[in-house]
Amino acid sequence: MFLLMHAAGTVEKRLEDALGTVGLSLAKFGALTFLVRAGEPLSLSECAAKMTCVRSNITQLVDRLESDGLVRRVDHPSDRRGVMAAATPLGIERQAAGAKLVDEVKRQFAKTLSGIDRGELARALSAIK
Amino acid sequence: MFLLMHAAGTVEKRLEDALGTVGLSLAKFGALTFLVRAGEPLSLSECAAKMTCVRSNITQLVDRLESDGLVRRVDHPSDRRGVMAAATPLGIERQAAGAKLVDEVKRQFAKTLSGIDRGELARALSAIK
DNA sequence: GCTATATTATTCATCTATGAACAAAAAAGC
DNA sequence: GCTTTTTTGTTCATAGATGAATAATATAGC
Repeated sequence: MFLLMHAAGTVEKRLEDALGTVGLSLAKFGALTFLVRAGEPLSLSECAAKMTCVRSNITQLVDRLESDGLVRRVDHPSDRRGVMAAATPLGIERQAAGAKLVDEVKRQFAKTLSGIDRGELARALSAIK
Repeated sequence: MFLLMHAAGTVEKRLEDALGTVGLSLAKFGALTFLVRAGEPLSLSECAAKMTCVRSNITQLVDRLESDGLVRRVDHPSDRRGVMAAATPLGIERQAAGAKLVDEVKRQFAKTLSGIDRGELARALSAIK
């Protein structure tokens, strides 16, 4: 159990380190990826729902992304309470750079697991809900 | 890879939830466990080293544990810079309660993994360093 | 239509973690 | 012995996450 947590921590650290080289964190990259994939502004509530986190977290994350110039807030067209977030061109670019780095980490990870039944591992991990 | 991180997150959440019922967090339980096992005051630097975290983290963690009455700070006998932390009787008690809950989560975890080659899983996870 | 309820984003307090800067004290070097 | 370096714990700023409280606005109920 602690082995599992430790392994996950290691992978997380590798991702953070890789993303750090382009000025991103895992949290920022995750949010940015959602926005880029959406291709259109998403309401902050939608973001929170999709990223399974609390709304106040998104508020702050978008604050940071906005001050990095990677995301901008847009008024919701019909709901005056609503605020939407959209990736800026720089945000799209940065996300792509991040995605490359993440892929590289994935490859490393796959290499580390050579000689291991990946399907079996996936089944084990999937069982943990 | 993300499956691994998600599984770890799930387990962590279960531990946090369980420990929460006795007013502990994983971080607090971890530190408390080190101190209880040591059986004697440990310097804050030692704590940081053993828990592989930064010293300022320990300072704050011990602050919180101290205000919970689970730990107390003791002057280092020979080094006037040094501060040591020791578990209080309440701390020892609380750690034991936490340990029981953690064991229960471990059992649940083992049950979840029934029908899975635990050795193989351990080998896979150990490979990730 | 107007009231009651729900939803939205924000702020605030808290926890966990990190790293930089700092003061005090110990250890090394000479 | 006295300077230089290192170590020790703390503080501060920052990042990320949570949950409670709040104000503004929508929506439901009647």
